[in-house]
Amino acid sequence: MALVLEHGTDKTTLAMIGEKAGYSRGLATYRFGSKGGLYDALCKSISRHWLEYLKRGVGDKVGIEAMCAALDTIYEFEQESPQEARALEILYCGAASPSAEYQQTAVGIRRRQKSDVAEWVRRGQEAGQVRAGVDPDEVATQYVAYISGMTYLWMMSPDTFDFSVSNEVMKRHLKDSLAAS
Amino acid sequence: MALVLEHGTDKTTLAMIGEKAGYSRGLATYRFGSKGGLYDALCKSISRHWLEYLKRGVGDKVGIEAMCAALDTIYEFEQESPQEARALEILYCGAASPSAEYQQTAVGIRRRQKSDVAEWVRRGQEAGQVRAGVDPDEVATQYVAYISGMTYLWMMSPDTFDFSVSNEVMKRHLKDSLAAS
DNA sequence: AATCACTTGCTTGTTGACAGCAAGTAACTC
DNA sequence: GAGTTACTTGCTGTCAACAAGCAAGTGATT
Repeated sequence: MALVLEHGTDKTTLAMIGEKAGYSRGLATYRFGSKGGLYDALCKSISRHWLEYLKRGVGDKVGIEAMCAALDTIYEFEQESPQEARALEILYCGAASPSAEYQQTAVGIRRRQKSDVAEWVRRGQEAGQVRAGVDPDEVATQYVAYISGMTYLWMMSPDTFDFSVSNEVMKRHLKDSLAAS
Repeated sequence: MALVLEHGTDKTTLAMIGEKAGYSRGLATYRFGSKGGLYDALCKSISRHWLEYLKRGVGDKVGIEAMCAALDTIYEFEQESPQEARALEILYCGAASPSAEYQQTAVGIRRRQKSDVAEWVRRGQEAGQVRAGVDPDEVATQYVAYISGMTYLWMMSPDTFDFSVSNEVMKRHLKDSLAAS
């Protein structure tokens, strides 16, 4: 992860990884089969940690509350584990390449995020907290798109992008557009 | 562009590029200095074309109308020039890597997008079309984040992502949240 | 009109770095 | 003591980058 943060996925070599870990140049290849395999494993590992984090942050909230809590949790994760957050973002971006071996992993994670959000909205509707008229899948798509874009922009230029302000705006927005009257 | 679409930036070789163009393996390096230099040039070239397209689509509209027209134009561009749209997206993602030589190019384009949108909002406010209370920069940030995320998701899984539906939802959203009462 | 100095546009030879594979080795396990 | 596990080392093909070339101009000079 440290090497990916410093050099990016392409300029990091398997030899550097093995030696940084205190082993030989061949270890990484031996363990993960290929460079892509290693990044796939790293992507899954960080995602797992992130999902635990998210679970704890959202708890058993539903609807708007869950969506707002998730935004707060993203911010916290980024504050407390900036290296993981940033590395995960770099990996997601790398997954855009047609040759990326962990493309399906990244796609799967996004798909799961989307279905989780849709479920929050549905539960929110059942609880009478979210307007009955909205389409959970549409909301989920917009929400996930916003999060993807926001984390991407933050990674590209952390200094010109205020995560917390952006999140507050979004939370206000969610309440305005989704709350049952 | 064709090679990037097929193999991604990393698995495309400079030799393949030169030979596909009907020249020698050394031409691409000779012309662009390095692989990164070539991708920088490609990124700028496609961006230029996209900006012409956008200019024509938005015309002299301002405020909400300009923002909705831009969404429509993105969709049109993607329909009419899917190769360019997709290649640009791959390049933007590649720019996330700390080692990418065209990182600044990509950051600059996003920054410009954001300031353009903020300007649309300000003009919309002057024209009394957009509520005076909203902060143009906040709106622009949310809007650009949404677009970045949406194009990313579309690229990752074009089949499970309905661009046009998503755009209609967003346009409705923009009107609801920004229109002067 | 012939020569010479220099540029442009492209090719080819070469080097060092890298991913991935295969054959090893050494310690540990049953 | 036979096999397994965990790791290393040697090797090969591929690649980016560089440097040296070369052929076809261009333009000034005599």
